[in-house]
Amino acid sequence: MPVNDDVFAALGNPARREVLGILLEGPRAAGEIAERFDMRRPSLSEHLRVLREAGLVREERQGRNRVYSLEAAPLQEVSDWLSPYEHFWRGKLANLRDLLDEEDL
Amino acid sequence: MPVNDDVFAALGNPARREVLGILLEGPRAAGEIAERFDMRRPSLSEHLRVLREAGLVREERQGRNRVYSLEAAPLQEVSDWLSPYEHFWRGKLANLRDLLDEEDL
DNA sequence: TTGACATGTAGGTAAATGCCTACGTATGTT
DNA sequence: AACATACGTAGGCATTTACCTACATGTCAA
Repeated sequence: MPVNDDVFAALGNPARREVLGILLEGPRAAGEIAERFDMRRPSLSEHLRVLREAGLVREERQGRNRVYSLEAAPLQEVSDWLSPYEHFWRGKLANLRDLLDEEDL
Repeated sequence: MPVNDDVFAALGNPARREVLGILLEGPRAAGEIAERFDMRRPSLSEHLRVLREAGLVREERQGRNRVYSLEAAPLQEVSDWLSPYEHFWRGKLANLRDLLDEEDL
């Protein structure tokens, strides 16, 4: 399973994560998204491009608007990548881990 | 709950994700980790610093070695951040790509 | 068709990133 | 003490990032 680097890289930026959060409410035109940011529109446009190339958003042209919508499938990769670590924070495994650590040496 | 930007930023780099994967096997000395990479040791040391500052690894000095171990708790933040998106790739809100993916299974 | 609107692209810049080669600092060994 | 080992830090450098100000392109409206 090659983890898609573009997805993780896209999520590395807080503005881009916020865009995804906005799209959770539903599809939004580029301008509507940009309104919510303290940033010029071309900068937002660039973030949208990164998200698009990571496959995290879809662009649909509607008249002179470009409506973006969430494409959550690549996030499943992130979830999958995360799963082996889940045991490490669930339950009391943090303590158990210390024991395993010593056994390992 | 504010999402910790450092954690997402740390995960944005493939080498750092691989370090976490190595630490899944158990604690490892800095040198042992570095052996697995096609990269000079100081570069790895820098990645370890980023992971440490994100709270994703813990450093313990043992003699002249520095043993790193996984600190998975911050990854729960990532998992929590991910959860609102989960039903987008599982539930009725799934898009066409999701449906195609499920057919593949 | 002319003009306003929505949005991407071009190109510039400062800062961050990721790598490198020295070098410094502990710690262990002889 | 003298040397080797393990590893971080300093500083340099090329590339990428993230922002900006124009500008180009396409669409709707008068």
